[in-house]
Amino acid sequence: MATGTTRKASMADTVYEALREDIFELRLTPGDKFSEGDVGQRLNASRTPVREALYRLQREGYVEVLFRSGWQVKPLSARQVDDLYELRITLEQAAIHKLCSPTSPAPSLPMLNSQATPVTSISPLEERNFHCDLVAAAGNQEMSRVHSEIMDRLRLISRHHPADAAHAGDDRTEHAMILEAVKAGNETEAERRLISHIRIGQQAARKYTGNQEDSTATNLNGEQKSAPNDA
Amino acid sequence: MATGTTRKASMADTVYEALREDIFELRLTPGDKFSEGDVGQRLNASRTPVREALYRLQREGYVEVLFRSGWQVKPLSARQVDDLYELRITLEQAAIHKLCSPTSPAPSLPMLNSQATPVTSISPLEERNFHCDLVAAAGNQEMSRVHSEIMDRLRLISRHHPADAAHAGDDRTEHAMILEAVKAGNETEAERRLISHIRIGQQAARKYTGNQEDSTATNLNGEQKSAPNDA
DNA sequence: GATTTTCAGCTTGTATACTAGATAACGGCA
DNA sequence: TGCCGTTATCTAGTATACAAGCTGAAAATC
Repeated sequence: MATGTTRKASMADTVYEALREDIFELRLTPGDKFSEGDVGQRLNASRTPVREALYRLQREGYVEVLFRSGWQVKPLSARQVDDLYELRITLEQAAIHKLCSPTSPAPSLPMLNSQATPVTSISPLEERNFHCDLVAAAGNQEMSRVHSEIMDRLRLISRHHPADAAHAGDDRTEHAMILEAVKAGNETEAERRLISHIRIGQQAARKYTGNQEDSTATNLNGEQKSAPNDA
Repeated sequence: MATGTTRKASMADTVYEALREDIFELRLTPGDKFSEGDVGQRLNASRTPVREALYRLQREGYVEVLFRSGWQVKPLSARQVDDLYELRITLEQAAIHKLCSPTSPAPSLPMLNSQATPVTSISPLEERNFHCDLVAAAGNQEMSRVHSEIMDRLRLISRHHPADAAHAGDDRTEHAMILEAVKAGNETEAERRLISHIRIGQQAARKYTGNQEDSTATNLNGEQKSAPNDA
């Protein structure tokens, strides 16, 4: 029966996916403003599903609504990025801790062996999946859910600048080394390798977000919007 | 002005608060079903703000929508509760780690000294605030946000059964001891005390959730619910 | 020319009408 | 009596209409 789920992609889902992709593909960049009517007209949908999609994105932190003044893509402050990276490290560290714990019932490490791929450039998606799989393997669904959201948020950041090609080639190797330590049950070493691996990405992200440290986030359009960064 | 124009609680906000309180005050219990029309009629609101409120609650995990068959308060499985507790411990542990870290710029530990209160029964809200403040003091807003959501989820659990009065009186003492260790920079001891403190609540929660182990709705996203009885 | 006022055109927030689909009750048939 | 098909009703999903409010530019006044 294909497990039911007769979800024939509602209009709201379609709009959500489209907007999300617009944001991730940088067709909508932080600071861009738009109205519900615009989106509806562009995607041939009425305002109702558009609003639902926008509220979903709002809850996920991607857009914000300006009271009766339209919507805009929410910029990430450098502080937020650092906070997200720290939270991500915390979660992945906890995952490794679980995986290395002897009480753990030897959970499924399915993708661990499939890392013998050639050393070519790694895709952002593969990078994301590795870390998500790592956390998922630890078996805590709530942790996995939160972690996935964070990874998406951070992936968007790295989309805003070309990945540091100089280092990209080493990602698979680092992944493999992390897994090796995990499988060996060497928690300390695994954590060290993991943090080192993540910090590289964080440093790269910092280079591009460090200048919008002040509350008035400068967007690409050069527009100035009063950033009411409520502390 | 002051932080984004105090917009006077939109209808959607009102409905959201009302429904949330209904859930927290157990006027709506897991499994209860209702329709958008019901809520709108009861709260004198049209379906539009009701829907927005329901989608917010859905995203936070409190309710779920059955395709064209109404809404229902989402039950928490024992597995979820355990996962949430584990995630909570992870976050609070990380907070303590930050607070005890020497590189930390001696963050604000504002409420730490106000713990010289008499040893009476602690309220669930005070219990919640202590842990939220602890995480907030660590200075990571994203961590704080996630932690707060988890605390709300878990607080709902403890609302479903009377708190173990036998132990309630010790909470403040335990809090004080945790803070003492944190202030002394004794991370190991602080963590030990913290985990011990939290585990007590977890054990209490387990007694009441252990029987709904059945793995319905273990979907990651929680959006799609595959009907187990598709006949 | 500078400043203030007004107003038209946007925006989101809300209400309501309509549609498609799922559920359950009911009645006919074997 | 038990089963199956039909239908009636209720549901969320969607479209659209209306209301309230913000913005900015044009216009009028000083």
